[in-house]
Amino acid sequence: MVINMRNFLNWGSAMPMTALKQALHDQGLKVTRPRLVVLQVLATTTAHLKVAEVHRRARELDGRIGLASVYRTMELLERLRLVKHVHVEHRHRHYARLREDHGHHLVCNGCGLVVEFSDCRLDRLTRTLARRTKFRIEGHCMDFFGQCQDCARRSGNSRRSDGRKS
Amino acid sequence: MVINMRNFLNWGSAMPMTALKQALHDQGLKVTRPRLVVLQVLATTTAHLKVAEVHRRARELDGRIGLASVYRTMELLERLRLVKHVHVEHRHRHYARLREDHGHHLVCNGCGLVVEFSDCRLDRLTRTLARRTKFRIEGHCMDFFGQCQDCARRSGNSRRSDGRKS
DNA sequence: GTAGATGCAAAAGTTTTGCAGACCT
DNA sequence: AGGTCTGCAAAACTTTTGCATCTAC
Repeated sequence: MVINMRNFLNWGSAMPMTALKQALHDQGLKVTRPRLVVLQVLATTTAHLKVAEVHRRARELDGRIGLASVYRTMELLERLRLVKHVHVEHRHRHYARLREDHGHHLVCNGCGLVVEFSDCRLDRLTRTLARRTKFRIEGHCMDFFGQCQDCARRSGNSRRSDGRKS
Repeated sequence: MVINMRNFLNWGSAMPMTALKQALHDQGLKVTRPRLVVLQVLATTTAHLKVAEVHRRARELDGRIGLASVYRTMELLERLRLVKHVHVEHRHRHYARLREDHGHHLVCNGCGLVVEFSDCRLDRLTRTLARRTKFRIEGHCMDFFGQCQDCARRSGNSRRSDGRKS
């Protein structure tokens, strides 16, 4: 019996260590310093961090933590559904805390501004898909792209008139 | 005045070269062999190719094409809205042809099976978002994840009962 | 002829892996 | 004590960049 750890980080900075240890233990996993430090980093931000940034912050808490351990821990946490990786840029893999009100993004192609929103209303679509495909659907990602107000103004309406819309 | 190139690849293997050249020309771009070859590769498949695969296939058509040129061409095509990159794996950037009935994915976390679907019904959400954020929304991506029927059966219900859901 | 593209090779990143030693339980 | 986990360094990959050369216009 394993507790559902998904909401763990939503419980705020007061970490229920007992529950965490229990969960790790139940999976035959060990509670180690790197894992705790990475969790602490994730608990203190709502931003989407690239792995290198998680590592940098983790080092501030414990200078000995290696990059490889961060990668391994992020993978573990993703398996435990504590985080998920999102794709907001080409190059890096970013991780976001997984919350009950999971986040989606509206990304400006011009300046990179990211607006987060959570109300995705995909329940019906999810059910339809599951029924039609016989999949057991466990999650989704959805992001929108476009131009923010400023960039839209700056790049003018010329873009608009060409009929493209992506 | 730039033509809408989005449907270009939908026109089938009979490429409207005139239209393509016109579009490139209008943007001050040149019609070069590497660009044509990459387009040809993309026109002969509906799969989502990673860049290395596009390069491999392009080389079969023209052995001199360099990987860097493929990267540069994919970027160009994405700017022209002929392709978009999708994220089905961690490591690689995959590109998909952009169609009027743009594709979404349902990916099996177990075996990697990808089911494509196009009916996303996001029009209303798109409008709402645009109104609230003042973004000019140009596109979106949406993918679902889960277990296909076989993998769900294979991994059993043990997964289910432990409270985790992925 | 000239601006823009290409191919190559090198550079810059990101992610994974092997392994000896350290650490949880 | 014993199996896991870590840190380090090296390897493996992906993506970008610099530059001389070439090509489309």
